[in-house]
Formats: sequence, structure tokens, C-alpha cells
Amino acid sequence: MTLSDKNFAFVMHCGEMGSRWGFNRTIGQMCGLLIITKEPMTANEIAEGLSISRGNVSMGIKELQSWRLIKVQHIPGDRKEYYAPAGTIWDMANRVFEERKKREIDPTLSLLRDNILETPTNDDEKFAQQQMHEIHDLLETVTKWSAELQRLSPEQLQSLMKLGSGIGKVLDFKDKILKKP
Amino acid sequence: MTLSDKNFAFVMHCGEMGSRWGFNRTIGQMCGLLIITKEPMTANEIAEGLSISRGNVSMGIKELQSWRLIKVQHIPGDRKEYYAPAGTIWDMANRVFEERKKREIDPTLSLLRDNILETPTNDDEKFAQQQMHEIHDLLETVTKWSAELQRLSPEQLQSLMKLGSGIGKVLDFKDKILKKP
DNA sequence: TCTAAGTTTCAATAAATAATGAAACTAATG
DNA sequence: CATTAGTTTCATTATTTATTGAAACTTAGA
Repeated sequence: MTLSDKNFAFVMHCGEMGSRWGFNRTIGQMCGLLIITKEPMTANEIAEGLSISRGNVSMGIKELQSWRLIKVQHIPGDRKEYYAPAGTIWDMANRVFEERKKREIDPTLSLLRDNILETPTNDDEKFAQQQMHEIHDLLETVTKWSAELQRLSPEQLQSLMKLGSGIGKVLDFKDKILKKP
Repeated sequence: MTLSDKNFAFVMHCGEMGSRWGFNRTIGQMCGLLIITKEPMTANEIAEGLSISRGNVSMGIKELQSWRLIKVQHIPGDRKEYYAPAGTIWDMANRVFEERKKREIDPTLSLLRDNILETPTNDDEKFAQQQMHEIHDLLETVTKWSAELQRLSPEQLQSLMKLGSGIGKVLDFKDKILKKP
């Protein structure tokens, strides 16, 4: 199983972007490879395809599973485990988004919540707390929103997405409606 | 200039989150420190406050400036450079978002665009291209949306944010309106 | 229950990334 | 134009993160 030049280039790109997307090079490559490969792959095929050690693949699989980006499949009569993307591209993007929120926002939100409950003991703390409050509110909003987006049906999302520059108009419209009564 | 325990804890937290937010520990700390400090700070004050080398601060400043998160200020009669956050919390979050889009999405979008223009030469490439097309469309949508959000006035954004779980309703509403004619 | 195909773990090692600090640079001031 | 406060650079060093591969583990089937 050898990759064409184009496909290889894509997989390598995924590797280079890997760390920006929240994992590392190898895991980025694995993810890219599984996405563009029609058939599920064994760990050995992945290791061979990417020229990395079997052990590394095993760790990568664990990580990709913790992100819920891949799933295991079994082929009757075959003892090996086969791996494939755990859903559509859209599903995967959602997972990455969700997982990153968990890692990049939630811990800070928790710290800020605690801080806000306390009473500042001097001017420095007072100013700092105001700033933290602003960050807190911002993150709360982001959190609420992402939860909201998760709740929308795929159709609604599609509709919202297609709205594009219409957002402003819909908002104005909504304001008019709400102001009437 | 010494930090209170609470404020110190916040700054350290920013350090730990730094790499998740797109920079490194030191830069995260610097950013946190500047945010909760009312007065602009000199590079030396930052180095002292965080117990890091002067050279490191200089590099951090350069990086934070490249993200457009801090600005330089001068105090008349003082030759030193003073640094302060370059805007409100909201502004800063926007900058981080924008910058990350540039680093995490744009390069991939560019690669995918190129790929999509080519003609697959076999079945593997055909399947791969379909997948890439999906990723491409998703990223285009995200890009359009973030541009759209940037364009909204702060008030509209506020309004949109407060909408929360009302999004669904507004969407349904919009659909009804649009279907009428 | 023994064998062997397959998988995971983890100590050792390699690679990448960040931090230091001394030297080079810059520019305001006497 | 020499001095010096202040800043930046970058080779060196330290730290962190990723990778390997051999040994341990797991489990299906003989």
C-alpha cells in the first residue's frame, strides 16, 4: 500500500499542521492518512505507510481514540484491529473543537470562577479581578455558544452556515421584532 | 513590584496554558502579567516579576507584538519602553482568534485548493480528493464566518452573543419568512 | 493449557523547543 | 562625538517532547 505523490503530500502537510491542531506530527499524519484512505487500516499498515515505529503508532492510536477521532473495526476471521475515521469530516471537526475547548478554555474558566468569588484585599487585586472578570465573561459566552452550536441539528447548522453575511440582517430583524411589544 | 498570591497564581496559570493558546510558557506568563497590571511595565520589571532573563523578555515582547497583543508606551522624560495590552480583553481574544486562524487554517486551505484543481489519476486519488473537498468546504465556511464576525459591530456581536439558545428560534423564524414568497 | 499473532508499555535515546547571558547594537544626552 | 542607559541578538545550554524497540502483556485458536 503506497501513497501517490499528491496523497503523500497531504499526509505530510497534516503532520506539519499536527502540533498547531493540538496533537503532534505523527498523530497529524496518522489522522490525515486514515482520512484519505478508503479502507480501514491496521496498525502495521499505518507504521509502514508513515515509516514510523509500531510502538509510536500504538500510542498515536490511543491519543486519536481519546479525541474520539478514530474507531476500531474487525474483519471476520481476522484477528487484527482495523482503524478508520470515527465519522464524517464534520463530525471530526466538531470533536477537535470540543476537545480543544476542554483543554484550552475549561481549566482557565474554572480558575477564574474561583478567583471571582474571593474579595480583593488591595487595589492591585481589585484591578486584576476586574480584568479576570472580563476574561471570565468572554469565556463563558464562548462556552455557551459552543454548547448551543452542538445542540443545533445538522440542518440548522447548515442553514446558519449558509447565512454568512446575512447574520447582520437577521440580527437587525430580530431586534425589530423584539422591540415591537 | 511584587504580585499578590492570587495574582501570581493567575500569571502562572497563563504560563501553563500558554502553549495551548498558541505561544509558550513564558509568553503566556508575560501576557497574563501585563493584563492584570494596571500600569504599563518595562522589560526589566517583567523579567524581574517573572524571574526570567532579560533576553527572554525581549523575545517574548517581539512575539506578543507580532500577535498585536501588546503596545509600547513612552513616558515623557523616561528613556525606557513601557508595555501594555493593546486593547480590551475582547480585542485581544479577537487577535488571538484571527492569528490562530492564519496559522491553523489558512495553510491547509491553500493546499486543499491546489489539490482540488487537479484531476485524480486513480481510484485512491479520487477518494482522497473527495475527502479533501469536504475538508476544504468546511474550512471555507469557517473562514467566511470568522470574517463575518469580524465585520459585525461590537453591539451586533453583543446581541448575537446574548442570543444564546435563541439561535435556533431565530433560524426557524428566518426560514419561515424566506419561504413565504 | 500452550502457542503464536497481535498489541501495549516504558526505559532509553533522539529531536525539537525554550532560556540564558554576554556581546553587539541603538540612540538620547551632555 | 563620547558616554551610557536601554534593547536586541544569537551561540550555548537546559528543558521538554517525541520516538524507538525490546520486553511484557493479551487473547484466539489448536
